[in-house]
Amino acid sequence: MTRTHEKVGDLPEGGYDVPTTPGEAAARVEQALKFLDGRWKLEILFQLFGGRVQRFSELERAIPDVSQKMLIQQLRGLERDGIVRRVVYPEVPPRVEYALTEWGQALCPALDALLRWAAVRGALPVS
Amino acid sequence: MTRTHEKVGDLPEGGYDVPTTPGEAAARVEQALKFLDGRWKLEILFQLFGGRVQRFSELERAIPDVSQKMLIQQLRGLERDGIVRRVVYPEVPPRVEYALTEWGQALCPALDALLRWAAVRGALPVS
DNA sequence: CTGTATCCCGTACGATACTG
DNA sequence: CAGTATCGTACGGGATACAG
Repeated sequence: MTRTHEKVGDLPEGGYDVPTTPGEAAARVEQALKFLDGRWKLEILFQLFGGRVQRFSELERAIPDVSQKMLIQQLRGLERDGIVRRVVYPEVPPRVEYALTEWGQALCPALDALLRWAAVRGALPVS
Repeated sequence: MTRTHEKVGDLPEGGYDVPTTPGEAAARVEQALKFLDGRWKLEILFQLFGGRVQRFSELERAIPDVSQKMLIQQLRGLERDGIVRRVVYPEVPPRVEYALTEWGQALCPALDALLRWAAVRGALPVS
């Protein structure tokens, strides 16, 4: 594994069922964003992108200022939503590893689109 | 139908300056998402996508359950961030129109990417 | 029609202490 | 190492009333 995601962009190339009303479309995007909603979720995701697998303590060190409580809480949320996978090794001392699911990896192109959007701020006429 | 953004995708095709660290990338996406953060902003955006210009009262009617206070508040935020443009006509009775700026229109591909991501939920192996 | 001004409340988050 | 438990607070957002 640890397939980086050079080709993740090609998922259902044919298209997906298109929202019919503005309200419906908004609701779907809102639901998608709800998965990402949380002070530390994006930090976690970017730490895990590219197939990187990390232990709890590694994440804790990689993300300055996050508390144990918050790190766990956000990881639990991501796990419950099927974005992050948690693997426990029955050892002493305990060892737990976190990685993205395939769906989690599929987030990459979407976040990149947001990055691009943010990047053109100011490069466009005031309109 | 309502393929709102057939050709909006071509912005700075060459690429944008790429974040170097996970933390930096996360911070940029967080900032982008902060612009969209607000209970009614996505609803408003989808009402305005495709170049549709709408009056305050039209938006109020188009978005059920939104209060005047919240509608104004969210519109003010979008305006301050350069996503929405507000045009006042000095008439009696007052008339105000809202539309997306070019940058606001440029959001379309990014939101569409999120839509696609949400759409593949379940179509991917549990990993 | 297009807004302002208050009051109120739930909740996400931080700080801190404790545990198998 | 990898969590759990508890308390305190800031803030987004709903309800309502008022105004140019």
